[in-house]
Amino acid sequence: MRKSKSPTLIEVAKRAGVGTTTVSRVINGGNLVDPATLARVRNAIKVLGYMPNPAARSLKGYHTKTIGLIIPSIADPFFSSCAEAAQEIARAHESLLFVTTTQNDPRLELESVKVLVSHRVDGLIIAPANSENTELRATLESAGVPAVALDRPLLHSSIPYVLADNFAGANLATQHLIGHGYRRIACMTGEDTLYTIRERISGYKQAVESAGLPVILNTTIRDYGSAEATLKYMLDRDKPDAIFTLKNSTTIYAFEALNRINVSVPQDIALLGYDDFELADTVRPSITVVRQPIVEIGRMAAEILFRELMTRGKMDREFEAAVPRQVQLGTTLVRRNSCGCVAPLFH
Amino acid sequence: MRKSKSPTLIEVAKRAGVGTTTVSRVINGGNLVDPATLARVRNAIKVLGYMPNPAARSLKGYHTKTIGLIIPSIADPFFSSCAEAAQEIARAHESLLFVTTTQNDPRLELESVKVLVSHRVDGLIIAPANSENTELRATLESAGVPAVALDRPLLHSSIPYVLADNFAGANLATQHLIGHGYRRIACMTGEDTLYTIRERISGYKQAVESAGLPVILNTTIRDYGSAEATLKYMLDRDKPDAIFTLKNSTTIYAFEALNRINVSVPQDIALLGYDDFELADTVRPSITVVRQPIVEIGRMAAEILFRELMTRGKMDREFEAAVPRQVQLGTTLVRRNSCGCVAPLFH
DNA sequence: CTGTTAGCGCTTTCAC
DNA sequence: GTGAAAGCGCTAACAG
Repeated sequence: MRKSKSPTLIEVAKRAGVGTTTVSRVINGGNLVDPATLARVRNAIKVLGYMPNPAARSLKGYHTKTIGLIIPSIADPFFSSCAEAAQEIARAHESLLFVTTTQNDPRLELESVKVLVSHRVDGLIIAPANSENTELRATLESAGVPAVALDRPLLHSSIPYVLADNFAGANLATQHLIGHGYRRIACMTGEDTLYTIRERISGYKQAVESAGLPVILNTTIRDYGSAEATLKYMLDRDKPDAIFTLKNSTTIYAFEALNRINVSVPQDIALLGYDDFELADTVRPSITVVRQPIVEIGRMAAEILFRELMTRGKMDREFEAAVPRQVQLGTTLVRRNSCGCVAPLFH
Repeated sequence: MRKSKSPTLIEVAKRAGVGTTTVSRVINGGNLVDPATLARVRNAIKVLGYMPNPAARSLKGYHTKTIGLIIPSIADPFFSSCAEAAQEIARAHESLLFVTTTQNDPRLELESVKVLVSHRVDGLIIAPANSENTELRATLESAGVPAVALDRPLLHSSIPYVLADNFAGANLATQHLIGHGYRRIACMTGEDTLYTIRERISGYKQAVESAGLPVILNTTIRDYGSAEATLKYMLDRDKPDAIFTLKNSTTIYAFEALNRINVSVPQDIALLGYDDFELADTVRPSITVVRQPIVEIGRMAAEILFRELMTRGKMDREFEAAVPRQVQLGTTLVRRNSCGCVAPLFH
């Protein structure tokens, strides 16, 4: 038990009375090996409880069977679901998943990339804090590690990405509100430096503007307090008849604040949020939201990465075109009560 | 860009005109090295963009600077928060975190342990699907990898654990309900094979029994449907005046079902749930819950692991007693409206 | 089919 | 202070 050095390939070879090559072949699929020898070696492996040392393998220039996932936070439901999906795919490819978080801080992000690269991960899945980050792009490219961007693209690079169509999602949602007859649709959010939020803002703007309606936008929501303050201010000055919140937490803050200041939804003001959440259907009124294909995003990002990994070197990019590289997934408008729609009786 | 081999220590040595020993010393803290040489080497490292190859290092018998986290699911808010906390601690110790999921399936769990061990992780944090799992215990012990159990202990083993006091949490919550004057307190949950759930059930039972009240227990809640059916059945037969739900999803299902079948909370029936969630405070009525110190659990588990890692070998278990090994953290009863308490006006 | 052997990049005695 | 050299466990020619 103490410092129990695990057995090495050489010991297995001795035990089985064969050379190291043979053992190596056995643990790598067992081709080109005499069935009898194969059985003998396999037995020795079992008896000794031998497990190949990945460090030695990767030293020989092999893959490490590990990939890295770099996300803002694991505690965020969106990214944890992505992570879960990615982990599933990784497992299917017998790979392990390193998870690191960035808090959307470019410094931590770059640092994560470097650490992961230095650990020789086979590939990287990353949700860039800043889609324009030149340094990140450069680091990734010079490292030569296959990478795919998640939720947010890494612009001006050849890195594949998988994301939701934020513009369309927000655009359609706004149009839905317009269809309800609302004329003064306010948009609230925080973190407007993020690619996704920006896209959603554009989608909102495009919709209201092309309908000849005013743009009422506030991007300063950080917490419950700022949400309530902003709401009061807006109610007073802009007199919105509908509110479109661009992110989960903002939706919740707004809902809570509306409740607190006795504004009834949707009678006084309609509410529509970006991103679904479990209780959106349970609270009263239930909240209409734009739902993103979260699991799909995580799954596809991982799949693209592994497909990339498998074609690397193999057919020297000949069939590269066969692998989708820029994926933009659609969103769904889940109609519930808060926008003024009558909800179905059951789910 | 193609197969851009990263620079090696030898190249750094040549570039700096020194031997490999010196470079090695520099990247390991730079002690015993002449300041001038040190600067020269550091410069060469910077120029070349050199990063030590962890594979080569770990081949020399060193640690791998990686730890593994084995949890039922990353998408579960409880475990994702633990994971986030653990990842933070890992980062502080310059280690990377492998995350794998088990779905509470002992087979997947064992497999995860094996894979992680074969990857030579320095340590393991694990939430055992089954606290009695002999095979898991044996594997962990024979592998000789330091491990710490999270949220659920691994019984009959010397493996440290960090968990919440589920018995006390449920016990106090039930007593709170009793204090409100409820006499027929029903307890609902699913997954009653889990250690945590069992403890909570015991806590509930102990409280009602010692108050001379009936045990009304249903452990078959799997989804909204079963929650609603069970509720109707109970309402009809057991006529409970309060409901204590032992896990997050059950709480939500019960709340939703109660709503749907027009039972008002807390007037007709009180509701109290185990585990807090963001909207528990926002829904009407707001839901009284037992809150667990989630982040603390993840953080402490990781800290214990690293402390273990650091003392290993060093002082040959002399001061081992200084490291806490069995940690049971307290829970908090968050009083809101659903139990009959009057909620404070603001948070 | 199978054994021998030369490293992969790094740490670490052991000399100088 | 610093360098030379011996491996750590494994794979991949290259012979047989």
